[in-house]
Amino acid sequence: MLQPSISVEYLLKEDFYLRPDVVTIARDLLGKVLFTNIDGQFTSGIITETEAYCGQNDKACHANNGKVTSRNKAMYLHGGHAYVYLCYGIHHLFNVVTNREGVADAVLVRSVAPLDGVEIMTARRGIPPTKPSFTAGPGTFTRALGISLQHNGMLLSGGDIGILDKGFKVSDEAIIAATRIGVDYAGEDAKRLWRFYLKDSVWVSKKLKQ
DNA sequence: CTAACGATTCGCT
DNA sequence: GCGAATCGTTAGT
Repeated sequence: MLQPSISVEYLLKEDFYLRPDVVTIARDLLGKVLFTNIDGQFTSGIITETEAYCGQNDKACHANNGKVTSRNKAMYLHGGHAYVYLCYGIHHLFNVVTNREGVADAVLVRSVAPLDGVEIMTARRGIPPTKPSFTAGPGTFTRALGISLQHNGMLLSGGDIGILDKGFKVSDEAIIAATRIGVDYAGEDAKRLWRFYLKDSVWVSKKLKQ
């Protein structure tokens, strides 16, 4: 079985992740391609929804106020690593770590549009790939891509998991900025417009009324 | 050691 | 709209 070749040219480079503004990186990740290659099974999706989490001064962030625990320590790695954790005992949530080592900024990927390996993803999900919930939502697309705790702390370097720039262009007009989901406990920080999604995509977990 | 929680999803009403 | 599922992590005793 042939699998799509992973061109190193397409892999996002370290300087993409090391930029200091995690909110900008969250926007820039829209349209990029997240893939996994697990036991020879290659699957990928176009990123359609993200949220920025700012290590310091963000009550919604696991690393708020410099907190370090065994769960969140991957957030302190330098940009370009993965931070994966278990939510509600069921769902594996995937983040892209950004900024320099020691600064716990990260972007939660919330949705992707299916791209490669739809048959494999269908087997993992157990629902038809036509339903938005196939890969819309932070716990569902990770299941489709086979992302789990084993990816926590991994470098997004292209072996088992990585992010590609395949040239999908995203204009500013195509992006909606909104409040983050499920962080009501964060007080004022819950009001920040740090969620971004593609306005015209069906692969988004929750949209604002137009 | 123990209790309570959670950056959610799914099925049922 | 509501509530169960489900378990690693966290904070407190």
